[in-house]
Amino acid sequence: MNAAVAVVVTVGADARSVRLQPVDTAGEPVGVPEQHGLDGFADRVRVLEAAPGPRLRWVWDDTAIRYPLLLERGVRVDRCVDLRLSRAILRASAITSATPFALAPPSEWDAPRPVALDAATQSPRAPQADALFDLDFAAAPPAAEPALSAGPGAEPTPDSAPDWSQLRTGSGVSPEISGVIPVEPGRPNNSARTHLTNPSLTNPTTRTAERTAPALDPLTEHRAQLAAVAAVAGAAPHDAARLRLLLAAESAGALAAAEMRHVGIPWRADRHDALLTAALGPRPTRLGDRPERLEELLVRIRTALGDPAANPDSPAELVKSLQRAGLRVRTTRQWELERIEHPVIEPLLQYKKLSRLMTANGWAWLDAWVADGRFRPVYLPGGVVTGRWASEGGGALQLPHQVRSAVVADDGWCFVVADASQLEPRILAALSGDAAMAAAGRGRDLYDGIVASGAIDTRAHAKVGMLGAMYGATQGDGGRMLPRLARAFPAAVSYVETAARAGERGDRVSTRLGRTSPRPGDDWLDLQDASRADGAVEPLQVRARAEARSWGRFTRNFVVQGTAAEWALCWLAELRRRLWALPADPTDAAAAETSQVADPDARLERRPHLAFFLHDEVMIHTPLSAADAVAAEVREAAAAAGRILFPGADIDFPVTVATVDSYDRAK
DNA sequence: CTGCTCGGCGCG
DNA sequence: AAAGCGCGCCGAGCAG
Repeated sequence: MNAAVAVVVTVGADARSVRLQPVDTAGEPVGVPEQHGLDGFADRVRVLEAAPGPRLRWVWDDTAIRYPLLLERGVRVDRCVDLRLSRAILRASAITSATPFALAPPSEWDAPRPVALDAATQSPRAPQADALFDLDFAAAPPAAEPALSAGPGAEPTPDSAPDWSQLRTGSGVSPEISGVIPVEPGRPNNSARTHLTNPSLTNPTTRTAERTAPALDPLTEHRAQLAAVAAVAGAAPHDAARLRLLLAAESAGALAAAEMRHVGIPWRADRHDALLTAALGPRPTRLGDRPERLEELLVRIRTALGDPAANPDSPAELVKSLQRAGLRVRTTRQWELERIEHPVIEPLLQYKKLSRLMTANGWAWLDAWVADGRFRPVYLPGGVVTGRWASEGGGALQLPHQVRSAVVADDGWCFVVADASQLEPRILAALSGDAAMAAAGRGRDLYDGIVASGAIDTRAHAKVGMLGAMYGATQGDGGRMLPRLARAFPAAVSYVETAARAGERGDRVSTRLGRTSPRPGDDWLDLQDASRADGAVEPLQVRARAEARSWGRFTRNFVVQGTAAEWALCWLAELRRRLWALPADPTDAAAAETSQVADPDARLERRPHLAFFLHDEVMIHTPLSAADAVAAEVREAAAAAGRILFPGADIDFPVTVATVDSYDRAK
């Protein structure tokens, strides 16, 4: 019998009982299942995570729902399989598209994810002691093809595997547990927000299909997912390996997301309030009143327009007011207004700026989202089709620079903030194997390198040219640079051009690790068909052509943005593992040597931890004493991410690192 | 009143 | 300088 490498977690319908079933590399049960209550579950996970030998992988339906149960109890896990996220990838990927798993009709597993658990129940508990973790995410040295120790296929040595014969069997608990995963009590789902999940899950082809009866058994689902990857491993071992890496990285990201929500972003409400007051005036006491500064600006706007009813809060009304005053504007967009000479422009732009600050990140935001000195947004791993994260609530991924001075590290702590320099063009260089572009970026700013190559005259032109190539710009400076870039970097440019043409045909494209773009919608397909039919009128053909190009720009960008997201996930997963391996107190050499089981500071929030992640940027909240070590790990994790994703490709992925006490001081 | 789209703008 | 990707959120305004 194979050894247990993972444990499938099934939560009962009452959300209080948990069944743990050890499984082997094929997902087949080995050993006796256990029954636990939630506290017993957490205790058991703590013990098993601290055991010597390879870490187990916890297999559950949804990290965002299950992991908070552990974090609230002071338990961190090293690795998991997030079945919902993995399923979305496997069902959509071109690599597994011919498997029964991908061809089966949608099930309840494909339903929109329930809203994440409310964190209000998170309460500080006594520090728990005994955890020793060693995430072996992609720990193997790079090989000719992706190093893939991360997948569930990794074989532990039999003698190091956990001895499940020692496990207690659940006594006094019904052995029969419903396979139905309850929808957790979250906020009522009555918001205008309609897609909480990757749109590829809810695209027309699956949305309209009939759903089979619910069968939410994690054990069955896990086995099916492993089988889907195994089915392609024979004919396409490298593709299967990449997919395994993607699943491991996606799941590791889900762990990081839950942990970041758990610990929160340190937020000084007093500083935030002070900056709001400085910009807007004191907080109005009556709801709906404008603050002083906005009121003053409103008077100036109305005076300048000679229109006592002018309303800058309504774009439609404002355009009419401006036109009545003789200004030739079609919209009220900032860049259009900036070009006009008129006394109203200055106060109007200022009004819009301050109004934006107040409505998006003003006092109401502070009341709603900051509690106990922390901002805890909901991160949605895989929330963007390309694989980027989305967020829900508080606009976590759009924090304006204006308010970042309120993000202040705790006393005796600091932030290590790092971002990957020119990530997307470097990703494109690696994806396409463009040696000239790789050379341009080696050991220096990539855009400077492009200028040095003689292809483009200035750094600014190099930047908009590269962005234009990756976004599909046809006009302006971005579009004008394209021929020169194509001459100097033919492999890179033809790579994105090929992706664009695929999209224009309605074909799908894939990232490095196998995340595949959604099919175009039925409307798009119908339009293309109609434009090709006999007697199609020209306006229809023009529209179809425009839509085709638009979808081509999406697929063009998908391969780059999506692969960049994969790099970032690998960076994050590596970093998460490395941070946990740091000694709690780096000045204590003895502690570094001895096991963390005895570490009294085993809680995540008492050690250097990830606090924020933004596409190509991470923020770590760390004790001052560990800041240098953290900065080193950030750089090494970035280098490791490059090796994992592009083994043997000599591409630099430099990161800029800043150690600061508040977020506004980074960059 | 709710539910929805849109314009505008914040982030990468 | 202002078109070229991916998001979330806000208020206004409209339909029901």
